[in-house]
Amino acid sequence: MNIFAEFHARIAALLQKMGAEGRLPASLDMARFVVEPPREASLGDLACNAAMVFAKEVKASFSNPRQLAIELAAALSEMPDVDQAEVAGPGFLNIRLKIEVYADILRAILREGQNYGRGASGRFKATKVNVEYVSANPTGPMHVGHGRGAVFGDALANLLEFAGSQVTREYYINDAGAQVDVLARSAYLRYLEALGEAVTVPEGLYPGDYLKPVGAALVAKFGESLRGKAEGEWLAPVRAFAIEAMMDMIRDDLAALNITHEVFFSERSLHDTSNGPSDVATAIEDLRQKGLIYEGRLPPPKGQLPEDWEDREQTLFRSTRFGDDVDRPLRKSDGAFTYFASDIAYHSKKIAAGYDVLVDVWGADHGGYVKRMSAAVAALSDGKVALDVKLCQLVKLMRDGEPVKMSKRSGDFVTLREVVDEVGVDAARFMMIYRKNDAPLEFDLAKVIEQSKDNPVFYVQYAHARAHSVLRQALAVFPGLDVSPARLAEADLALLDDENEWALIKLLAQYPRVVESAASAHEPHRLAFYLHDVASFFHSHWNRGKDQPQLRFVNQDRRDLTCARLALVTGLMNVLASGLSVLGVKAPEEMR
RNA sequence: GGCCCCGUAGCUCAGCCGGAUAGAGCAACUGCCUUCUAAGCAGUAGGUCGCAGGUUCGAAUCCUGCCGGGGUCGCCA
Repeated sequence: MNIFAEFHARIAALLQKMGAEGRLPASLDMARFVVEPPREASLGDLACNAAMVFAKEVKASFSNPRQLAIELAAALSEMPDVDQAEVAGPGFLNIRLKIEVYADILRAILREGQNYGRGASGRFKATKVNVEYVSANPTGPMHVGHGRGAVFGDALANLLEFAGSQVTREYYINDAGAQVDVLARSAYLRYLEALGEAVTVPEGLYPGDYLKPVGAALVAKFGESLRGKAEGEWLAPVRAFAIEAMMDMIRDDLAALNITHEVFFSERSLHDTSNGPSDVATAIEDLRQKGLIYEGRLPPPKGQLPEDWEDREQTLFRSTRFGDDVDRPLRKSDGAFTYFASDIAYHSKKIAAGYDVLVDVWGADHGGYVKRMSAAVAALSDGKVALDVKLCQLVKLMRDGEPVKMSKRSGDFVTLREVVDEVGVDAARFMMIYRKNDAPLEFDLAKVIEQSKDNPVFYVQYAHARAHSVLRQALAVFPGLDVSPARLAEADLALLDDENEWALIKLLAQYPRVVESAASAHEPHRLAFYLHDVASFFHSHWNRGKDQPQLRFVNQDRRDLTCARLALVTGLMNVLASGLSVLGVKAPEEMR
């Protein structure tokens, strides 16, 4: 039950009725106006800007927006659940609901449990959506930056699913470029090492110790059979083996963050020609049919010219037709396809799979790539499929306010796994979502495990634990009390007599709207901030009980009032647990 | 130099496809609590929303141009 969406629909119906009566234009775009919580709670429960938004369209029938607002207010005032509807300022419509509406909402929360807030509501349109995230190169362990994209993508996928979309979580394995050959050579070196040879890792190969077990595993599988062979003979098998080993490691690291992808898509498979033309060739042919491929020259890049720049004619995709800055090459000078060509084929496969929306989560260093990819998706899908690229900024790893040194030299850097092992999944996940994706993130290893109100992870989890603690306490005072949600929903909520109790319920009533807006904006951090707000309000109300014992949730002299308050606490617990689960963070029953 | 992201209180950041007097936490200042409902509480102060224009009933939000920070700039992924 989304009260904001509900009233948006009612007001839209009123406007349509006026349209049918010829007093307004018949085709107003109802998506243009909003029903939202007013800035000041004292103004009411709902605020609507419809009259002002349609100021131009209503000029013929109304002398000013206020007049339309007044008429809407009059109609709304007639509705049984509306206490008061009035017009403020230039035409704001402020609506105050009868208190029973919120009692109903609380009962709905208790009844629906973890389904409260689930499903498409309001503006969010449920679609078939593909979220591609992580896609770290299979050449080594993931670092903290990968972790941010991983957590962001996973939380977004959860959020979209919760909001009603059909979601596929996907990982694109870059297993086709030169870097996996480097991986293979590096692993081969460790293979020789495992056979007893003394090796030093030359410049240009991956030096990390993590390849030593791979070397040993190669010995276990191939024995000495690869020793002394030409590279052409061992490269492919070693490469395949090493990539598989790296992917196993990456999957383990992701599992430690509670992240599981449904699809792992191999870039290499796009180049497979065993069943006719490769997917890359097919995708480019598709674009050629659309007249978007040509042979031509590009102007040299501005600024610092690459050393090996040569002016040559090449195969280009006309991405400028879709808003890109220059047309983009599809073949390297050696004739092989560029990475971009693979990516075109990859997205073409996703489009063919019938997704309405594609989300790519990338590191901020790939920002320059967004326009060409959007152009490609627009071209391939004839503008029917939307691509939203979410760029995640860097993570600055700190400890007690001091930056943690991360030298990439000698492969000695802080891995994602080390961080997760140190602070735990919950802290890692919550902190990485508790920031907009395109803002840099400071991640302080000491602060995220601190048990204080300054630590948002703890603060929100503790609110949930505290709610459970209240229930435990109630059971101690009233042994055998039935505190199941179903039973509490029957409590006499009219006994709730403190305005903050109702304010808390109103905050819980916003949950579906928060889900809707966070999902449609692809911004899971909004949910994290909302949960922090809810926790904050709850803690603050709980603390009032210190000075004013009559406000405490458990009142041993008044079983009926206690039950009403437990209904509130349980509803709150429900929303916190639901939101945390969407973010992939545990909702503990106690903090010990 | 082109393109992308960022610029909001001393610090770290929110501000929901334009909406009402721009918010929170930390730090600062002032009280309270010292034991109950376990990890303090309440309050005060603090902003030219980088700058300058523009769009309109109305701009932190949209547009243009600057300034500052970061990223990126045929064949790497």
